[in-house]
Amino acid sequence: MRTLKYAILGMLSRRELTGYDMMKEFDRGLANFWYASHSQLYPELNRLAGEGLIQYETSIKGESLERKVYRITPEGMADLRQWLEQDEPLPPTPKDVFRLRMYFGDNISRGRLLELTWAQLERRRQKLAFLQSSLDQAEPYTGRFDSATGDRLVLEGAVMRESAMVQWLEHCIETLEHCENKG
Amino acid sequence: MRTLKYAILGMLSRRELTGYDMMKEFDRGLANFWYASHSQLYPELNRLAGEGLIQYETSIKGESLERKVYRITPEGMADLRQWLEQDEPLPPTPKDVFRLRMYFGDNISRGRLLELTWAQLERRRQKLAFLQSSLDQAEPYTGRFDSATGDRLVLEGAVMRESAMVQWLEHCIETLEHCENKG
DNA sequence: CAAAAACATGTAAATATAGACATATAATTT
DNA sequence: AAATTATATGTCTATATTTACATGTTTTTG
Repeated sequence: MRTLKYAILGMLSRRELTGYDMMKEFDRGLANFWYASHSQLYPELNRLAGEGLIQYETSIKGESLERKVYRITPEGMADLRQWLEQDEPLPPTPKDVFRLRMYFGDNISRGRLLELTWAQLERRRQKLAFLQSSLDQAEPYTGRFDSATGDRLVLEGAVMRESAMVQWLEHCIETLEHCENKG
Repeated sequence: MRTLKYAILGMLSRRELTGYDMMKEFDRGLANFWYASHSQLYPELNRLAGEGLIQYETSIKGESLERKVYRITPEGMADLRQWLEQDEPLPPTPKDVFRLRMYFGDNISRGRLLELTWAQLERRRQKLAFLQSSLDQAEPYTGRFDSATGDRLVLEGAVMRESAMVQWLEHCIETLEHCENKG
């Protein structure tokens, strides 16, 4: 389905970026819904340039460090808009390794499963705190419909998703603590 | 990381199954956290059998329809338990195509984005209703720690996850409806 | 000023996943 | 009785993704 293509076109619809910049975006703006490694990104950038959806100009930083600054072409914008307008059925349920462990958790001791769940909860709480503080520092809604609207909606969605995860883990601990030691 | 391996070992820790049975499990018990196509499953079953973690006996259904009934070996159980006990760092954030569309949504009209969000919300509400009714019909907790505990915890987690998604989509609609038509 | 971290871009190999191709029997429905 | 759906197991090809390999410059920190 080439979703990475649209993640790239989307980023470039906002501003010019190098591949390296895009990698940073995967850790920042896009971190709550997409990611790719640089070994996947660079070939895709070359492909999109070959398709005429993006263009680049090489710029020199310092003495000799070459970097390619990409921008989206009109064809790229048209392709992006066309894709954004598509209505699609629900995707498959996201895979979740911890839920897999919980589902088959009665194969290990209840005590060990509780330990694993507490450890997971601690990490999720930290992530939630980070997301919440990002949201607290984010621009409030202006009443305009622009890229900041998407920024904030996705961040709010990440907080809600992570809150649900924390609540579920708390519920798991509560439930497991009320079980007999082995069935 | 071979997670499919552990999904298979987990299923076989509960009962004997054919490959075809496992495919049905991907639509039922495991649907809320894992999935694989049969073209991925059958080679993995052969590999696990070759590794001695599972065994099968061929049984004939009707006149001549051959099926392989798999069961887990003691080595397989040991491997599964060892894996289940592992504590792991948080996985990368799950990818989400609809959030990608929302993030870059200001490239299309606010009206179209609202339509897409309503369509998504309708499907998510249906899925939530299905999950909720599954939970209503599921076995209640017995106080024992057994496979039904995992069944129920994962189902409750799915309801919580899907509720959060519905609430987020409702929030997106609310927010988008209060925006000016274009920024 | 030396070391470390950040900047910058690639390729190669292995694994994971999806979708198409391929075949055959058994049970159910019309 | 014929058609359809469910049972049952595989392979092949393409795509997606991860991890390792590979290299060099610039900036910041100690």
